[in-house]
Amino acid sequence: MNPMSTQLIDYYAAEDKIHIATDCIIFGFDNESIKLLIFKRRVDPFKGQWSLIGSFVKATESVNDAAKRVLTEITGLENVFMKQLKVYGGVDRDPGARCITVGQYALIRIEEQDKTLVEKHGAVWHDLHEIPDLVLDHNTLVKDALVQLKLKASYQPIGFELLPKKFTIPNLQRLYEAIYQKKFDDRNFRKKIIALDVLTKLEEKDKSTSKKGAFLHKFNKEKYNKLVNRGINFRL
Amino acid sequence: MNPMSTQLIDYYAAEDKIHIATDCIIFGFDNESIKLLIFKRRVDPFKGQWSLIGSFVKATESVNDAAKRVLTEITGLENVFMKQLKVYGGVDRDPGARCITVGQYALIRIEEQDKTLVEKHGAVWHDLHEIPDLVLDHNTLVKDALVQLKLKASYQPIGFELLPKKFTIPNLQRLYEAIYQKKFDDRNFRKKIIALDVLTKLEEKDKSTSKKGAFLHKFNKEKYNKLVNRGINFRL
DNA sequence: TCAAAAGTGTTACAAATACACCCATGT
DNA sequence: ACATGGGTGTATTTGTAACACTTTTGA
Repeated sequence: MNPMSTQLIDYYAAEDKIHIATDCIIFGFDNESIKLLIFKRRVDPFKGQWSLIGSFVKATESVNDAAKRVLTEITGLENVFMKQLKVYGGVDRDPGARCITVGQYALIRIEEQDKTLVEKHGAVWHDLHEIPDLVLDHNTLVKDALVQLKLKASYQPIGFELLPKKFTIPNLQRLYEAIYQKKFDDRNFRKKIIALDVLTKLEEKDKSTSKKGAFLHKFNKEKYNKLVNRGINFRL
Repeated sequence: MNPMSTQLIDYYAAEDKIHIATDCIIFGFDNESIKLLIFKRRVDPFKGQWSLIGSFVKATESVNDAAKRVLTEITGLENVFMKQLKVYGGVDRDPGARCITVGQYALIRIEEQDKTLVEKHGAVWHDLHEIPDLVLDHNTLVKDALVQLKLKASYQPIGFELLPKKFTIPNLQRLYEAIYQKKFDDRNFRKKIIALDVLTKLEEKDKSTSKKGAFLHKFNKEKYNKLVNRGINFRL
């Protein structure tokens, strides 16, 4: 492939060029706790150590496409919610070479079918609150992403990305509790969520976690998207 | 200067390198309205057209340092509040060459002494709500930065960066009104701001905008910083 | 004396919090 | 029959929103 397919000349030829990578902070939820996807780095330096999943950005692809590429490769998922976190642009952050990275965080639901693919790539879902030492500044990226996730959850509905299509209100509550690391009052949580008016209650019950069973719900995508734009005020 | 002062070899030599720039969305406040600093681009392509102020990131400097360098050069200010907005990483965003840019927005108060320096560089403070066409995707950066600024103002106190050391409560109100493009009720605004408990009322009055004069206030930096960390809930 | 901005309080309404018991059902 | 998680209502407090008049003083 022609590495400069769309440009014939480089007006900026006198300027420096730098390696640019993107690293994905992939959060997953398995209806119990929030997990982070990490894997063993495959290139030197630090080959074999725990790392976020990332890749260099090619001259012919956008930064977003690079992240999508990585994400699809490892998880098999497409159209994943992903958002830029921050650029880590320090001169000495990578002893391998000057390399700037764009941190991007993704939210996905952990489901059985994906697990096998993840494992095939040597990746593991690791409990968010006991992450091992990662290469470079990756622990910082994770910390920053978690702050961002909490912030996001406070002004936008979250959950569409992390929960299965059908879920119970206790499921949703456990998700928020996992994000904030804090227990919420059942009655107030339920009241607030229902007041948002984005859930459709189904007839069906999920009996996997109790004998009585809990009613399943689904998101009303239209109302949900409106709420994403309008913003919420979720301070529990 | 040795362009690889801290690294002897490039482990990633097989990977692409890309031009990387940073563009600053510099918001200023002159106690009346929010302004944006733009200038006439000095390099081809699009030489002479309106543009944000930016620069290429050198192999030997961090992305943040690059932005600071530009900002100091044009405004003469150091230690300016600056925050990353987003990376614009599309393949074809710049016809000059493949170039990724990091948008960073800055908040500064517009004061007389800086004005001359700004003019010397051919830069102008332009009213935020009638920005001309800018080069590349710079209008998008401005739009995104404004969204970010509004969001930030809603969960963190803002104003330390944009207001002079001594300011009146109506000054502060005009700042928020300029950001949100919306009038607030005097009494409620004052009540809410005072309830935040970050202002120290001075004896002095500012009579520049009224015959009666308005009491000057200053921020209590400690309490202000605590509030930045704790977060506020400013939805007027 | 009057125009123009600064400053001040109260009431009504909405939202957040705290809190305790009954329900359904599989074992 | 009992243990387990699901589900419900109310009172209190807190915060937000709406609203009109008096004060000061330079021109």
